[in-house]
Amino acid sequence: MVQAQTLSRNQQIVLDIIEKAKGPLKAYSILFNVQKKGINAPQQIYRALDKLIEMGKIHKIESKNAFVACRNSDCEISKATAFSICESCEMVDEISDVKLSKYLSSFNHKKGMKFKRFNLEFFGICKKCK
Amino acid sequence: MVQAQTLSRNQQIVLDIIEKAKGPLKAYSILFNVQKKGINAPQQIYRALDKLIEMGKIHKIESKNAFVACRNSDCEISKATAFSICESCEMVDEISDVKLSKYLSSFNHKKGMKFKRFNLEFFGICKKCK
DNA sequence: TTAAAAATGTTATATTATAACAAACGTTAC
DNA sequence: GTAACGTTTGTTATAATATAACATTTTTAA
Ligand SMILES: [Zn+2]
Ligand SMILES: [Zn+2]
Ligand SMILES: [Zn+2]
Ligand SMILES: [Zn+2]
Repeated sequence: MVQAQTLSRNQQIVLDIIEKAKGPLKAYSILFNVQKKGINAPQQIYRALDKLIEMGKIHKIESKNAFVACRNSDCEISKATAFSICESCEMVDEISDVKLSKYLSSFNHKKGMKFKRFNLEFFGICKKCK
Repeated sequence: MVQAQTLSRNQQIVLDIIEKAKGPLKAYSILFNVQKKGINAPQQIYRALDKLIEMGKIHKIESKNAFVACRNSDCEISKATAFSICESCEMVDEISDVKLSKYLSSFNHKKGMKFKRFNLEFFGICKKCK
């Protein structure tokens, strides 16, 4: 079941770290950062990550095995995600584009599959790195 | 440098297995399948996979850490990939839709990033599983 | 208040991927 | 031919990512 508002202690700790970060964070880097707070095992991180993803508070960047905070309040619980990723500095930016989102949400594959969710990752070189 | 036609021995072995498979294959499952052919180490698999991806012969399904053969002759060396993925049977189908591809290829994020590549993964339940 | 659900703590292990180095192979240039 | 170069291969070791399993505690709600 997906909670609406309340975060558990570990979930809040993990979310705080991800939200403060400037870029995507990896699970074990989160772990190292919270050992002072009494979290010692990967399981504790991965469980918090799973719940935070379910709640739409964070997203996983699949091509990087890393996690970012959701910046879109309207990002309906991770059903439709899009990111731009810089191949030079590793920066990740969540794309919030209504037209794009509508276009993809209404896209249905010919072979008869009705989609429930999508994830789109764009790659390039960001403005800073150019 | 990306080779045009010729595949090395290991590359051919790995490609054959992926092409014969009905669904996406994981690296270590490929490894177990080729040990009779004298390939013994993960490195040998991962090196072949890397080259095959560079050549556009296969694609990595990022959300599954698995690999599929490219079915589109026109899939310009993995610069623009889209897949439909069944969450029930794990089936993966490469989407070849010119309009979609054009739409996404011409999509540029507002913040000034010019994209070189994208990967899109749709999730749902396939016809068979419904 | 008690039963169920969710979250935690912990140890161990599975899975995915890369580092590092030496040897063999295949071109091409001379 | 053979030297020089880039690519592929073989191999051992290890790093990085993720889950299994089980006991306990906390929270929620009937
Ligand atoms: Zn979001
Ligand atoms: Zn950058
Ligand atoms: Zn393709
Ligand atoms: Zn299916």
